[in-house]
Amino acid sequence: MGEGATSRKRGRYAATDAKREGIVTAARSVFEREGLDGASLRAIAAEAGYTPAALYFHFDSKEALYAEVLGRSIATLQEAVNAAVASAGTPAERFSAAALAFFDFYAANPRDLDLGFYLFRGGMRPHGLGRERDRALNEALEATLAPIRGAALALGADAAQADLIMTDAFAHASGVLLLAHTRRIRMFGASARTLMERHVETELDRLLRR
Amino acid sequence: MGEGATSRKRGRYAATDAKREGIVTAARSVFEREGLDGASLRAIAAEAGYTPAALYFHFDSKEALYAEVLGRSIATLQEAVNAAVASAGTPAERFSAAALAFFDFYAANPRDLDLGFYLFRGGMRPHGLGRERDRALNEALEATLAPIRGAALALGADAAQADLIMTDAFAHASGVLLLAHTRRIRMFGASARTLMERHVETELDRLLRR
DNA sequence: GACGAAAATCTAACGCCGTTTGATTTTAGC
DNA sequence: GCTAAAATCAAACGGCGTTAGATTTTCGTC
Repeated sequence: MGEGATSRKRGRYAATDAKREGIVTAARSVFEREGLDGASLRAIAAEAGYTPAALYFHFDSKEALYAEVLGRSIATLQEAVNAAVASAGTPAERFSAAALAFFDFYAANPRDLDLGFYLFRGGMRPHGLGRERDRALNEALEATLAPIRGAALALGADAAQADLIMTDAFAHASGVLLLAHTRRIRMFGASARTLMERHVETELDRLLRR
Repeated sequence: MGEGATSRKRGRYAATDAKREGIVTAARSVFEREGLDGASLRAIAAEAGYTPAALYFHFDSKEALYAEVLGRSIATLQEAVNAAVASAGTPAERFSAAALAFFDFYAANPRDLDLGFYLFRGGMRPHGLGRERDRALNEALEATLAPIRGAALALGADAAQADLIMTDAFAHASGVLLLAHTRRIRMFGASARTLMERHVETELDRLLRR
């Protein structure tokens, strides 16, 4: 009962501290430098100037810390998407801008892609991240994709179609990014962005042709 | 230099044994029962009636053992795809059958999907699975997808277009499966297979309209 | 300004993991 | 039946996420 907003465990009413932020930043650094595998709790603690155990005062688990980093990542992504949409004119341009900005962000930041795949996948068992944190990440993601749906609506799609189009763009970008990131896609002789552009154009064609 | 075909490490010229097969089967069982996380080397060894160390006589690493399991998985997938294609008539039907069989296999066997994502992703560092094993898996995958390309060619696509279409189907299926498997896709209110069917129909439309 | 409780951190360990070393058993050719 | 190779085992190593309990730091109150 009563799921708290942030961390409290031993500390009875620890607020969102500057120290928390320091740890998240350290985690982000180690993660960017060493990748997911190298970003052990011990390495993160060392980077932040702590002992591993100290981190558990501020976070419930390694997953929870990662979730915090992923939250920041999605926020940055959302800014990038919104910026791209803001500088686009027509609904068709907004659609294309949003979808490609989403794609380009992860193409340019493979570490964020790793983290997203890892955490959205379920990460480490069994501690998981609670339902509330899970939902928060889902909502952040949906907010990020919202401009795609919005552009589809502006192009005449109904609500269900717009949902479908948004979901499909998300799925397609995920698949292409996954393949490209895995370096499996070179095998078939097409660039990742070409595939994404093709998807966007196809959806636009369909929408513009009524 | 000289990369051998199968395992030899301490055993100087160990051939492909029935014991190897037993271990692979045990790994497959544990993996199906417990999932990727539960399939520790110790658990697999216990299932096979061995001590953990004994497995290293037959396989270079846990990765190598997993690669063997994945190889079997891809072979089964390929059979499913080929069977679906064989019972299809027109090129358009073959295209649809191949792509949907690929999708359906992983939708029905999420453990195989886990394994594929895990291993094709890079799995555990740093031992990796050598280049030759990597290439073998890539080729098996390409052979599995070949009917999709074949149908596209039969529908009038040139080689480059057929490659692109095959790659895109692969990427799209991967993304949709990933999302569905992650249970992220319900959020947007569309079924996974609907998305896959939509992709297939779109590609067919494009091909049939010249 | 000292005291005492709460917050924050540390030391040490637990149980798991993949893997390696070196001894030991099994197997099979002679 | 001997012996060398193949196959397996027992034990340990270093790393992981995590936890328990002792210890230090912080800070409001007297």
